[in-house]
Amino acid sequence: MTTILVVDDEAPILRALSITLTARDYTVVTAGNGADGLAAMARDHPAVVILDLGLPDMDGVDVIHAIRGWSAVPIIVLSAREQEQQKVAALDAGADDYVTKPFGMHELLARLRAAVRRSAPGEQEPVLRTASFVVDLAAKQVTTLDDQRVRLTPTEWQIVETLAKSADRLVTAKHLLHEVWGPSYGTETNYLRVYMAQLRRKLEPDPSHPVSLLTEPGMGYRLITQSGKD
Amino acid sequence: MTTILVVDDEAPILRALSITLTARDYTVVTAGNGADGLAAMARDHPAVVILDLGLPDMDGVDVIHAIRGWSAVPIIVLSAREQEQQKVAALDAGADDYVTKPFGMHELLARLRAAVRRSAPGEQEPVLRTASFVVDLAAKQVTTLDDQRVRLTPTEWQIVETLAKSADRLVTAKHLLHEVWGPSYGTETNYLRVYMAQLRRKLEPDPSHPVSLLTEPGMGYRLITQSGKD
DNA sequence: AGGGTTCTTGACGCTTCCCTGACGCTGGAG
DNA sequence: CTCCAGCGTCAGGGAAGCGTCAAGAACCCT
Repeated sequence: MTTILVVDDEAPILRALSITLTARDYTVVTAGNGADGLAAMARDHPAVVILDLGLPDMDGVDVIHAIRGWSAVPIIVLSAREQEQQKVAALDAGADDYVTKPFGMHELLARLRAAVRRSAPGEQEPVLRTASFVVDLAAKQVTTLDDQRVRLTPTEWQIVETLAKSADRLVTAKHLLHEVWGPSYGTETNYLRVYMAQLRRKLEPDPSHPVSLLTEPGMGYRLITQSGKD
Repeated sequence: MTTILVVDDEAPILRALSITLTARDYTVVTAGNGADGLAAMARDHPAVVILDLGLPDMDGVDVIHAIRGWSAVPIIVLSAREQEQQKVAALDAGADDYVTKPFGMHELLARLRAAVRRSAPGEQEPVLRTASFVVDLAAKQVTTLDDQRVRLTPTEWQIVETLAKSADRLVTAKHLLHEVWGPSYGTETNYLRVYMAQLRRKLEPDPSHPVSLLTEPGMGYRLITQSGKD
């Protein structure tokens, strides 16, 4: 979950941002002055800071300096002041971006996304872990637990992909045949039996006692994932 | 020396920026349209790109996409258009900042310093290492492990580039043909067979047993990088 | 216009993959 | 107990995909 720290002394803005950002699935932490902001900064570790320059207790530029003393978190400055000098001072103090009030909410969100994107370069791919192998849907690749690549034929991969897209849920034989062989297939369950056997031989430690590619008699098949823990 | 690439079609702005930036001890490279900009991008390796959206030959957002295909260089967008939608599109395409014309020179310089500061610590070039060769996407060249430059034909390079942009991920034959030969191609897999063989002859120690340019039978090809393991 | 490079195209074995039928096993119903 | 439907397993034939070679066409630089 991405945490955003918003430091502003104007309650309406704080509320508006809080609602909008929460609706976008960010976790929002707020502070009404510079001291509280720095405290929140240390307590939670936000991915981005949105900072108003016009704080009651301390100068915004000093807040930036304080944060930059020990953190490289992206800082987006929010300010009513239009003076160029102000922008230059904030940016040179270590801010990453500067938005002038009144601002468009969509623009702020876009700049926020840009900041988050920069700070998190290592994009996590959607990978599924089972008890005996790992499915990487983006790379179209299956590996064993010790990172050995497993060679799958096109049909084998399509079956794994279809099962993985409905991980832990039952996939009927008819749906599987539709996805892999086309809409005109639906009763050729013998195809599935052959390919499931091949997949188990390639992926399961003990193919005759599968733990990840299960058969649901009379219904279909199910891919069992491992949610994080052993 | 910090190199800045400025892409703009208005000569006065180009000249003003060039003078100001040179006076600040930056090395300045200029381009008058999108195609020249991308060429300069590959030739010199600018630390920051300043990009005008209103280019004569191609849409600015497409230029951003093209750069982001292989480089994480900071991009500051310059535009006369004030519309919020435009800003959001550019930022979401991968731009780092957005400045509206007319702009204050001091503000632009400050935003430039912020961009350089950000990119300075993680100074990673877009270079991919495989078990048998090295691909430098910025320099558009391939070297063997003992720094021998390898001569590639234009088509050969485009194939390597396309595979490298999706390093370790499967690239389907159709996608490869679309990228290299154009959207009207998609079934001419024999082209690929010929060129993959040539590339393997040039790049693989044992062309008949490739370890970096792998074939995924029935699906496509995959370029294997040397990440952390073995 | 010439020589060299690059791209395209066709043909040929070889490998791999997909389909198919036969057989054994299991568990539940009659 | 017998029967049977559904599932797992095995192996072989046909078809499709892949690697390789070579030669003609198109292109580029002097």
